[in-house]
Amino acid sequence: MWWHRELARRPRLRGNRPLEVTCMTPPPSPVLPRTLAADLSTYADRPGTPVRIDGWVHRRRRLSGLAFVVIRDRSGTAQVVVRDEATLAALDGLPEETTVEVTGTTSTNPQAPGGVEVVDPQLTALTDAAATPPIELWRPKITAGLPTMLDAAPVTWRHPRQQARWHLAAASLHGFRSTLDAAGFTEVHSPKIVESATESGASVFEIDYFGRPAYLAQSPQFYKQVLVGVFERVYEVGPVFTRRAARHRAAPGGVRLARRRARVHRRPPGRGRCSSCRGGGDGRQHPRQSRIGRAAARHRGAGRARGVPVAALPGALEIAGAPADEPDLSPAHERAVGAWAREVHGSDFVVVEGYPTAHRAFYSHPEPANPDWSRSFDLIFRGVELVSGAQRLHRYGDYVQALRARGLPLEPYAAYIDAFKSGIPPHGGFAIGLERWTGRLVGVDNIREVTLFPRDLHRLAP
RNA sequence: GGCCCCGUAGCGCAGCUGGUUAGCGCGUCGCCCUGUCACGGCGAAGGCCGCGGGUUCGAGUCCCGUCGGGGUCGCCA
Repeated sequence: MWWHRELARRPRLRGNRPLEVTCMTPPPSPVLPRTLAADLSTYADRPGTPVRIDGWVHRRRRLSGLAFVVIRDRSGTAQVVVRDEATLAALDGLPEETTVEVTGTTSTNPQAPGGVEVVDPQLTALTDAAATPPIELWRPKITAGLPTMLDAAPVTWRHPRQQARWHLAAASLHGFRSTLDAAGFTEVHSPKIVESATESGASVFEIDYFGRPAYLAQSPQFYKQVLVGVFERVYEVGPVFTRRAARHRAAPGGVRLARRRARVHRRPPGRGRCSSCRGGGDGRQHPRQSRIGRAAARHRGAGRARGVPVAALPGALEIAGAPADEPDLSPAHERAVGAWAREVHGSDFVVVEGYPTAHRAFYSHPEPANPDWSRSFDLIFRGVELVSGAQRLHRYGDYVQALRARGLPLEPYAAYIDAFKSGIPPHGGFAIGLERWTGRLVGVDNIREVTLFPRDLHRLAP
């Protein structure tokens, strides 16, 4: 039934195709124009109109002399009422999830969901009778466990709730793109196979590239930095490949939205009022030592933030009840800071900024007045780190110095840092994990529930 | 990498200090029900109790190993 139409197949390049835009759509019907299930209610004033609905048999409910067949398409569900003997018998050959074309007549009925249903239908199977799926899709909620859901992913995603989750992801992608496009950003795409793993050097996917070692890209960051030197403002939406050593936290792949822009030399925008400077308890000089922890009670009530509260790291640690010399927030501490933002500021988001330079990657830009601290931030959403970002070094000399300070050799990074000899403007940016965002937004227990086809240590299919 | 929990029918689970034929709900199949919408009623089929070893007269149950799943802490950007 579905046919595959490739658009923009133009570039006939030798070697691999850098980008391909494809789409899938059902063929046009020779008979009646198709009505989407969700649009059936618009026939409330036109009973008796012939209509055609295409979709899946969502659920059959057989009574003695009639049957209700719920048809599901991309828009929702519609009720079809079968009374005729022969069609009733034919329903036995149309189990749930079989694709069918239904032609019938609209009928208004207060007992029908949405007030309009299809009567006197003809049902034509467009595929063979579907096998019984392991997931009971007609239930309001999926009752299967995670492994079952993932094994049956092609069917699991048909569940209306699952579909809604991905629609949310797709809408987020759209919002990200349209916002940045409007701000003068250019969308780019970077190679996913790279020569060396400069980002962390640690957990990467090594692959065989025509007989020599190569790696799956952990991050498009280098290419974005270079392209800031071309477009000033760039962003990319694409997969990243990170390999976590931890047994159960492994989540290679996943979509990240990342942007980078020129001329970021201030701290990230935010409310900022909460990160007022003051001497902290750990004796270190932080450029904006926060008093949030101690003053949390006093901020209560006054802190109905319209924006997002911003906490400097020492203040955030204090809020979380963590030791003042921790270089980062642990997951438990992130939860505590998230709860604080919710309670005190009524915000699901909170920015934590100013991490110790020594504990961020070498390319992080230090505060010029206080190089022990970096111009970096995390955005915490409902207690989990959602966004990580920083201003990055943009001068060649700074890179050399940063690598030397860490005792790292220059040679492996040559290809990376050489680009900064050619006038890359000051810049910074951030990245956000799509699934982490939607997962947290809809409140799933496991991020894989919002990942279309997740990969983990043991899962390579479907 | 440490610690904790779980693998029993297509799906979700129960099965007590070891005991005779391994149960329940949903689904599936059959019969019945003229307005269901998580429809309802009656009946049936469906199991190498993840895998390997051990203890025992006897193991779904106890022990060891292994594979797989989940959680948590650590490591790591």
